[in-house]
Amino acid sequence: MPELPEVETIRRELEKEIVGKRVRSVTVSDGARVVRRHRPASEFVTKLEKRKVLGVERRGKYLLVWLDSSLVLVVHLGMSGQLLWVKSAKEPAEKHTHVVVSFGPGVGELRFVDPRTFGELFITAGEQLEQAIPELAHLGFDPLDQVMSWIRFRELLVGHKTKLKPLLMDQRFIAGIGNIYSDEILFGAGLRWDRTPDSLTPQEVRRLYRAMVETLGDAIRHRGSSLADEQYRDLFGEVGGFQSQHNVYDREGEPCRRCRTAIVRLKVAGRSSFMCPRCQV
DNA sequence: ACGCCCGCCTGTAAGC
DNA sequence: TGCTTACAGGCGGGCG
Repeated sequence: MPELPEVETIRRELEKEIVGKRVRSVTVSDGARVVRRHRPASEFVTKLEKRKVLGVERRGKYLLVWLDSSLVLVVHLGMSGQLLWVKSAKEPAEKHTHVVVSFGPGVGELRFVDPRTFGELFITAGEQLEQAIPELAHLGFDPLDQVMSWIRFRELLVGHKTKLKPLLMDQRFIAGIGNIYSDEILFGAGLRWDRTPDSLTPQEVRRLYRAMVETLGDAIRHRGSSLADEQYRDLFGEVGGFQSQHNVYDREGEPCRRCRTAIVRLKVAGRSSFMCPRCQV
């Protein structure tokens, strides 16, 4: 489900709600697959209870909730994970609510809901975050936090033989881009998914970099994309608005907004991809 | 190094 | 009205 724009939307909302607040109680339900790095699962509860929230950071698609005692709560939403904030514990729980972090009566609680359980939460020591968590250590640059010149971007591209779409989705190269936004970025840049970095002219590299920054920025301004199943919800359960701005994703057969040619759907590495056969060369 | 396939899960929609 | 299949915003591992 969530890529950088969705995770950043949640981060901004979460920051306003929980920074400065102290965790009162934590409950983890049933099989506890979403806290699989903690065995027993009660270890997760013990570490999180009584902690004060100091800040909320995003790295790629990961959320880092900084806590006192030099601890960090790491959240990854996977395909179907949601973080929901409710004011009262009396609010009926959604199906597949796996973790509830309560900040006390009258304050509110944070709920982690995830039907497919690909998402996860875990707590680790803040000091050796990189050593302990290779996934975070190996993340590539963040396209929004680490602004760079297109010349520098071109230097990073050099030597990669991977085609553009899988490269954009490679979290070790760039952090935060997934299946939706790679397609939207490539349309914005006017580039086919199977172009290689070495084949790009300087102008094309510049277009790719600009399309990446602008597409992700626009998506955040629209609070992310919710597809037909409306599985992506923000912290307050609201759907995003960027899906109506999509140029290609989930628009098979519809006319290209630029040239009216029908948008084509194809399979790339088992995933659906969308492109305009005329605008993308 | 790279590309492709699978498995991990549940829910929904389309196809027969 | 079934039942079966395909597919869904991610990621890691294994294989050729």
